[in-house]
Amino acid sequence: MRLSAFHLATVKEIPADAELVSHQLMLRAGMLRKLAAGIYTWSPLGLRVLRKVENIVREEMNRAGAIELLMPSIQPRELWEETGRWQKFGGQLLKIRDRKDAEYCYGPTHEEVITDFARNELRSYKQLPVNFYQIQTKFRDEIRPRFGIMRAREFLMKDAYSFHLDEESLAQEYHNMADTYVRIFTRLGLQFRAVQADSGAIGGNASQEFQVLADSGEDAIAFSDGSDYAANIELAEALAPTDARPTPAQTLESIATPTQRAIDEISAFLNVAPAQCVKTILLRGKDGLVALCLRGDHEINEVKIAKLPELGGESVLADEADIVKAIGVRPGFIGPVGLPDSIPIIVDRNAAVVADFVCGGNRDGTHYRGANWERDARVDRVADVRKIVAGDASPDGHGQLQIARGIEVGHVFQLGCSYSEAMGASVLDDQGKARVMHMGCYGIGVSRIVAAAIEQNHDVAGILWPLAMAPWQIAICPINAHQNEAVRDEAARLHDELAERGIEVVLDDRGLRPGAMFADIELIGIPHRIVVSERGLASGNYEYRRRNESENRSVSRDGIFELLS
RNA sequence: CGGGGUAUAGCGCAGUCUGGUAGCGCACCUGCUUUGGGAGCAGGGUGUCGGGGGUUCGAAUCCCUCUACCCCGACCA
Repeated sequence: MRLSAFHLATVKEIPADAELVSHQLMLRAGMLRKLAAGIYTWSPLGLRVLRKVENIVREEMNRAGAIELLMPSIQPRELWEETGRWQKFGGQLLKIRDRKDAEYCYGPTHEEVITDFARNELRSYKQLPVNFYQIQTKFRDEIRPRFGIMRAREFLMKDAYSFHLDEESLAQEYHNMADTYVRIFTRLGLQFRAVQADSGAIGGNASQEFQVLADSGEDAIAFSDGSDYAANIELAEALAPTDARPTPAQTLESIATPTQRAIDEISAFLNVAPAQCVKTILLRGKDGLVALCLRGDHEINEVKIAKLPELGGESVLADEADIVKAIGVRPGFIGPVGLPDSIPIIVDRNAAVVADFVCGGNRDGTHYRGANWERDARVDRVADVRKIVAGDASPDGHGQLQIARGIEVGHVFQLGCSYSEAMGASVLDDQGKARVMHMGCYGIGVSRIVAAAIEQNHDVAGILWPLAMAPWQIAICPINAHQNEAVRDEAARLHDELAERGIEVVLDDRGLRPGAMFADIELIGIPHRIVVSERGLASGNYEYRRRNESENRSVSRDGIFELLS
């Protein structure tokens, strides 16, 4: 490719409304152009990268035995009524009407369409298992699209759906897909983790997210430094401490704390570590108030408390008026000692093994010191209700948990029978009996991967593409070609020779001055660069530089091919 | 949906308070010079000042209204 015949449109200034580095660099490199909120045009340069990702995903899906098809992006309302999702999916579902006033949606996902396809196509257990996939544009009307293509409304997704006679077969394909995802993200040159995920409202059994590690990621993940355990931070279990609770050594003592309410204020005022304090939080459950007691240095985990029977799925912080009405104390002075019996007290596993702790005095302006469970305060239930923190023991018993941020780029999921049952997708088994198929679904955010890769690989000059994603492998930069025929000819000759060998090479024949040319090539992240100059021709070698290096090397012609192979 | 903000040339912005000829930098076009890390000089404006309404002799500027976009939050198979 000659750059003079390509549409390269780089920008020097950082666009005002781009916050993330990946978004800024994609705009500066001219890979993306925004058309509307969360809706983008992929420029020729951007598309080259997107296709790289797409092709690797396709190759590995094919290798794994999945079969590609293509479903429509516009889907009729009737199909979504069958699963109840026309209503349930919520505002993310973009609904449209045709000229006859018939209703459709722009597909945010394709469970309905593929299940319809499967119930019409699949008749016999002999056709199972089967895994269909497509790489196609999705639309989800996000409440707040942001970060460019990272969280766009329209995006490119690989979605696969597998069909099985039984759970064992589904589990097998699920693992096959998880292995395939590991191969895909490894080939793409990304640092990632497979993470246990919430199976969500839809039910189903197993679910794993694939997260690209990046500080700017929107998800927090916990992973072990001693094993391959990793989980969404909301899901990571805080193990029960192995140590028994010490026997009480202090007597219960009420202390005036006129203005000290928050744990750090109390801890500083009484010179007691936050871990030696117990904080009490009142929540409004379905049958009234519920008290949660945590160690002062721990935080509530919303996902975990939503599963407590006492709360019945509701977990709203009680407001101050309710609290004052129920126990006559303002938040900041609540404690487990002497709470009315009508309020269940749920104690976090870690808080439950603290003795002689400081807690609220259940009277405005007072706290207790030397409080102890059982002796002074009731324990109705011990449960895991806190967010894990770095340094906690890994739930699998190996190593300690660390916390990192990640960008979700893939998700594998055992759906079970919810869709096939709702839509009547069954096959005949070897007894001639109809059996509802088991389903799995497996998604990859193809366009998001491009942004995630930049988030993970960039420097001050621009993008540092992993080799597998680079728009070209090597750039040839002639210096002063317009007034030196030998340089011009040699650059063209080298370009043609590399191209003939199937190497993705780009010749910058735009006639720019060297500084501008180098800046562009670095911004768009070409991994290898060859400079062809009068100086170099005289020495018989090329000047070569790898994108992430700052010094030139002198390389012979044969040396180039070795570097690229 | 709640809170905050922005909208002026392709991009980044000033001008708005205090109404009076539409500006700056980059990009772009022409010419000359220049060519190893984003060149210099000279010339060129490509604009519905987001839309609509109002006040005024006169509105980018003041008032009303609508829209779009951005940020924070709630939401998220």
